[in-house]
Amino acid sequence: MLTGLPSWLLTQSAQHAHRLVSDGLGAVGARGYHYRALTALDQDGPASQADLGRRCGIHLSDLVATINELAGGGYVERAPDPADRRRNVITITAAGRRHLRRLEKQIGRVQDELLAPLTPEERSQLTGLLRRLVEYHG
Amino acid sequence: MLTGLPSWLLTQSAQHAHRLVSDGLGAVGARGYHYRALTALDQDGPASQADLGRRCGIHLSDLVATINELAGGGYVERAPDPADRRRNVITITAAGRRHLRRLEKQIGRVQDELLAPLTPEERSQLTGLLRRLVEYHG
DNA sequence: CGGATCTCAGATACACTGACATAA
DNA sequence: CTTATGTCAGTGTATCTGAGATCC
Repeated sequence: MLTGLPSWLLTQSAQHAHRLVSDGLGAVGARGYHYRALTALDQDGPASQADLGRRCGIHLSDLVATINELAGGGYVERAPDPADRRRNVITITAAGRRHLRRLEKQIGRVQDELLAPLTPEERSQLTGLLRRLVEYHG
Repeated sequence: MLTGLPSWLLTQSAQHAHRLVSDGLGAVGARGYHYRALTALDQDGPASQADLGRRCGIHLSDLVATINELAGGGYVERAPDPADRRRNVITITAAGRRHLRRLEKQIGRVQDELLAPLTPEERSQLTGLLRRLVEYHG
């Protein structure tokens, strides 16, 4: 049965999750990459693009456009690294932090909507199992 | 923390699942749409394209190419429906069933690889929780 | 030189949208 | 006239590949 396959169930629920996240972030003019990059910058401080990409799992090539968009909104600053002229140092701005707070609110709402049918214990069960999967692979 | 979000964990593990499935099916020259369509045809019998699309969750427009590819390999037959001349009746062939067996073997291996870090009880826990999510949404 | 960094162009897979002709 | 069907063309997104230029 197709609908019993773990891989099918995973990709189906991930599709719903992705749609909810996309809609939630889209309502404030953002997308997943913005949230990921801003979160990484907020938590671990300024970084080169290559470093930032490693932190949040965004490809170097995709980070270029992401940083362009975030810099266009004034949410991050891209400055050349004086110590290594190959690098740009990306720093989150005050406006970027305010923006990130908005995104976090949206994301929080989305998690609730996503896990609506599950009890609190089931939710932590699920995240625990998924965490083990993610840690095992990659 | 980004890596604790259910939506992040879901999309991450789904990405691993998708990669494993893609590689497994790609090794025998197939892709996800092929497996889904063949499975639906094998289990529920011949169908029009619209009907088949509803069964396996593939859009009508994408089914056209999928059926073209499967018919090109001799795995399905596309014949006009005498009872309704708008329709094509899609039927899986003997070669299609043999092909499907190969795909199922690949998919089975993939499930094991995907769920490798989990015990049998944890695996059914996970599928149960995911099934509830999928049923709730959509 | 090898290796890292940034940028751009393109490819892929999946999902979706809109338009059209045909036929029920 | 309305609805369903199959086809085609195209959009959008997340991911990844490859090439090139620059610099360590």
